[in-house]
Amino acid sequence: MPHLSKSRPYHHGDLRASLLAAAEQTLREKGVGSLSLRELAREVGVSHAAPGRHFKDKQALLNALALAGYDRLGRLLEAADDAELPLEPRLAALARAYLGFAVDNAELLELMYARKHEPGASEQMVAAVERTVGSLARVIADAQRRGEVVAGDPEDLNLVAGAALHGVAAFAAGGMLTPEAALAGVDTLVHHLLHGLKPR
Amino acid sequence: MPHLSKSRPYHHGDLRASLLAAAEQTLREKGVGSLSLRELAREVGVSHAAPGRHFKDKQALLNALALAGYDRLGRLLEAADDAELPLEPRLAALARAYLGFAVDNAELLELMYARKHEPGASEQMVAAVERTVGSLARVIADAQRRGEVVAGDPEDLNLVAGAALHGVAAFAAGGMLTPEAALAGVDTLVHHLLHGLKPR
DNA sequence: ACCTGAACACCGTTCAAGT
DNA sequence: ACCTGAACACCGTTCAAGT
Repeated sequence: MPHLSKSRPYHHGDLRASLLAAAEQTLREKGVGSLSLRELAREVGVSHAAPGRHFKDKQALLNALALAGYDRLGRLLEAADDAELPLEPRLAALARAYLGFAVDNAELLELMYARKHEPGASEQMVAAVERTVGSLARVIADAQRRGEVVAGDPEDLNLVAGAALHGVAAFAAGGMLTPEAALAGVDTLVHHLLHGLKPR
Repeated sequence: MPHLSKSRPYHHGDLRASLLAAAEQTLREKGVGSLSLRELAREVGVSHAAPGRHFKDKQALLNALALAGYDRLGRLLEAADDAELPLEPRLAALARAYLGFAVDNAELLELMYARKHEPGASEQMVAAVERTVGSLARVIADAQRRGEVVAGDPEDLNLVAGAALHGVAAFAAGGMLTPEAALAGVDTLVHHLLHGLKPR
């Protein structure tokens, strides 16, 4: 599918965005392993050296991809959060949103996660991660204020809830859980998380 | 550091094992990204084509690495499990063992996890994963039998506990949690998991 | 049975030169 | 300011040939 029918302009217009879009598609369809800058350049119809103008590195492109992912996930979680809801359904809604993202963007999530906060963690990235984590923290903090959650260091509570959520998302993204099983399990997961595994 | 001082024998002896050992060291020191078959061959002192005799693929080597990882983790968990203990300390011990492994083998764990059960999941791999998961399942099943854990589908309970454990391990391996913070948080994590986030 | 050497088709990255 | 083309130093994989 050559983009060359007429006379493709020398300047692409928005090469950076095109590269990111193509990269995300490849990521989704073929995985990180099959992501090559040269191939991307070919798909977008530019020389193999052109990407270098917009991303100093292959890693830089991956970071940009991860950053965009955190942005989307952050917005998604904020949209899914309804502060009016009681704790249990509120948390379940958040969990469902996160799980949905994990299922729909498994490869991207892996990438986002791998970019942890390595040496190259830009402020932007840190901010995007904070935003994502913030949604959960808000739910817990609100609930704690309302007495719906035990007293104690909020960090500890965030850790338990965050770990459980991240764990299922990872299972779902990794294919150890079918998407259906994951989504079906959300309610009981949240229930057990709130009520504990021990009998009351 | 040439291994060639005298006359290195034409046959290496145990090339497969040497390659795996070198690979694990590189993995630990420089990450998966810097793992190349050719470099491995150089380190071990054989031609770049030699690894091909023992691993049909680079992926095959990675799978072997992951398999060995699951084996070690499985044994580690079994060793850490003490059926005499009451539920809470028993689970905490398991969690500590898993976390320790995650901290000491962060890159390997990522690899193990990425090898999920993709198309190429050998029976060996599946068995190794089952073994790892089995330790947790046993704890939950025992506790349920003793009435220390709520009734209900054991799968659901395993999922919550497994997700929480995997979550912290992933946080620790990914560097979002310092090793100290992770280990320090184990007890309260297990406590919250068992007693629930809601007040009783 | 196990390993080598050469060959092939790819990479990422850099840099002068073009538009 | 943005892109190209050639060049460099790497890859993984294959396959005849050597031991």
